[in-house]
Amino acid sequence: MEEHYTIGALSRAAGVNVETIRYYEKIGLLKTPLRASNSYRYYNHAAVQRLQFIRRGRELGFGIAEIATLLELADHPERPCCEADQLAQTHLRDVEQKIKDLQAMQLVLQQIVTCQSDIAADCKLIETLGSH
Amino acid sequence: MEEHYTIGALSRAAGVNVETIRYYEKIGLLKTPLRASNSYRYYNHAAVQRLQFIRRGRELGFGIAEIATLLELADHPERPCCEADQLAQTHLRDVEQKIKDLQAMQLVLQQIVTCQSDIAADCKLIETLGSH
DNA sequence: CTTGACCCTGTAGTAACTACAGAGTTTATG
DNA sequence: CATAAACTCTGTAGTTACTACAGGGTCAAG
Repeated sequence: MEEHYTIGALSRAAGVNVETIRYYEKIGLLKTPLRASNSYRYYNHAAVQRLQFIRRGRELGFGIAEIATLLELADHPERPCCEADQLAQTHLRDVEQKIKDLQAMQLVLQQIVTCQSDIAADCKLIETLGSH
Repeated sequence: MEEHYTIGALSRAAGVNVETIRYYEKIGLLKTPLRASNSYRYYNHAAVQRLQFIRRGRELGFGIAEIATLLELADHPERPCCEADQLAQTHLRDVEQKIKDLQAMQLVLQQIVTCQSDIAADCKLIETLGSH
């Protein structure tokens, strides 16, 4: 059970690339790992889980600061989770707003893309952007 | 009709902030304007239109490089606009992909947000991120 | 013993701005 | 007319979350 990982093994296990792991360490999202005599980083299974937690958070669109808060909470299961709820709700609203913004773009772009003209003079896209 | 604008007036007229205008000039998206004797930039109405074109492009989610291409085309109405069509189509696909990604996040977040527990130990968000 | 696959640190680049600092200029007000 | 607010200038650094080297050291296989 006493598995340990080099940074490359951790990378594969958690699905996060090596440079990113070092970056997370630098910004304090991952605590500094043990070092072997050759100064290589060595990680344990807990690090894999922590990194997977981070990756899943990122996949849901949470920012680094938000994930740091969530990790803190995960480390202290006795604390109230209203902060996590708050984060999730705010983030959901952000996501929904982004979807709306993108759908508005989509609508305009769909109208433009039907353009069949040959020259820029009557290209719908150019016309749309240049209209007063 | 011979209106001229300081950078602040241009900013208000086009809805793009002053720092951004100077930034666009630096990266070559706007050509260097005339200068008054006090070294203040002075713009004409064409600059307003050009900047509005850029703003609309950005609002549709186009990148700076893409907008540079579109401006080139707008300046040469005799050229074929297949490049603009191509840009619009590619960009539309990107937007649609982003919408899909965000909708996937939305779905997961909506399930999480229904969480009614009091402590982090059984918070759905933390649980979701930490599940093996 | 050498080749290739790792690992290290540190710096710079990405996108598209935004935010100063520190200075000069112009305009409005008393 | 003085002065203060509002504007302009240049130049640099910060933002987000990484990614991409450069220039080295280390380790395992053949």
